[in-house]
Amino acid sequence: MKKILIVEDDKDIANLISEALTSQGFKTYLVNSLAQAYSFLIQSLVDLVVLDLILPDGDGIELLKYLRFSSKFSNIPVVIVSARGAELDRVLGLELGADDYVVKPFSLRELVIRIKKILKNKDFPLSQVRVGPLLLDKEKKTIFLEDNPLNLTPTEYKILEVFMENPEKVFSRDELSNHIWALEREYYSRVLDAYICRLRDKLGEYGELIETVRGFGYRLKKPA
Amino acid sequence: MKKILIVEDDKDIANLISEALTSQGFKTYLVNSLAQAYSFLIQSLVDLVVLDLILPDGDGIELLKYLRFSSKFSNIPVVIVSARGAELDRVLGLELGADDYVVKPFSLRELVIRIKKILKNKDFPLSQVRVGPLLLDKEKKTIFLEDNPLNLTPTEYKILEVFMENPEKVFSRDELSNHIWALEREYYSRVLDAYICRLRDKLGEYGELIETVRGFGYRLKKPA
DNA sequence: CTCTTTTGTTAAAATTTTGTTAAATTTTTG
DNA sequence: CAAAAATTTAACAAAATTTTAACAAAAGAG
Repeated sequence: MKKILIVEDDKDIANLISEALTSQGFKTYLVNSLAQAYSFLIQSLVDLVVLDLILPDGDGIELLKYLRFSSKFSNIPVVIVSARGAELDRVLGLELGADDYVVKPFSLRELVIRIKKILKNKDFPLSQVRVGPLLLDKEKKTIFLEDNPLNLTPTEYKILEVFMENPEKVFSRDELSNHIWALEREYYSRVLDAYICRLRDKLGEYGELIETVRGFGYRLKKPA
Repeated sequence: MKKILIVEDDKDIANLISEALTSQGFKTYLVNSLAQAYSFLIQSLVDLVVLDLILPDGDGIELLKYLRFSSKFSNIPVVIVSARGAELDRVLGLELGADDYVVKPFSLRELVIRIKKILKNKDFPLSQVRVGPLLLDKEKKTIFLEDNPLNLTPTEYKILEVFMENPEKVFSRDELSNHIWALEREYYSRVLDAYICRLRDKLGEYGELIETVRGFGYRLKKPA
């Protein structure tokens, strides 16, 4: 069940939103200030945040910024719900990475539709992804290279999976590590480099599909 | 390059949208009726449709339905742009599978952001900056010169990035150094000059885009 | 024009980053 | 529990980048 955090200081509005979402099968959590939002997020991962901009202890935009610049939370979708409908606000919110911006008064039904749409895009359960000669089959937990299954260890598989879901994107070692191990290492480790080396090996003549971007990290090239 | 079909009978609005999108690197096609839209879509696949609802030969919703129920076109994103802002219309549009619904009058900037956001879900690089013949793609950590990727070292990349984010601005060597190395050097170094030299080299005929402001520092010219 | 200062240019030294591999350690499996 | 597999470490090699430093060229002042 998808978890949604509602950050809204107006009790009535918060309850309305909450009911609308609950009736659609979401689990909701209500907080009414920035401070509460921060502490809630730290201890519990949610799937989406509904964010009011005008809060008793500050501007909701701050929370949006915080989420976007955090490596851990940067991909939690945020829907802004605000009485501030000025173009400047909308543009600012969207540019900072809000996934949608709904101006009050809005219809609950519309809000729910928009939220569903966003979450649907998120976990597009497309079970097969193709990148050049590689084919990722999530059902089978197998990656094929020109129709031959690669013999990968679990971690090797995860790394290549992340790459294939984001072809062309450059991952820093940290970013990649966070995806693979879900925890930050406090010390400097070269495990990842070792894996990249072995992956290239297993990709044989296609080894150079994994490109090192010196000073930044690695990426999976998508052949033209 | 992403192709966008604009279905809009008001010439002025159509042109405005078209310009805004073109300036951001999209290729646009304009049609002013449902009939034209159908025939265009059949012969040419586009990446997204901007759809006005009120058209001379019918309701844009019909086109949306057609696209959604067609197996071939069902995953082309549709953004509705309409003067009909009533909740009923919005909900109907979104429920039929429109990816966004923008009510007139709207800001072009907002429309462009929303469109980019939708296409990004389909793996479109959102973070792009264009200055003259240069294109900075942060996602790919690559700078293109007339569509050819430049082969830059990390520091060269950073310098050009700072320039591209502040075209025309004159940077003193100190200021630039602080941006690049984040620390002040206590002794006088000419590293930066060496980098500028190599950057100009790599920019080839466009080398003089990086201009020396004698006695002050450097800047990146933005051609008219 | 001549001198002085600033900037351009370049090769080589110094440093940093990445590749590679084997062995040590940990985890999983039978 | 033992064997196998997988992960991690650590060390050295290779490659690329950064920095220095020296000289050349250009610009400005008088």
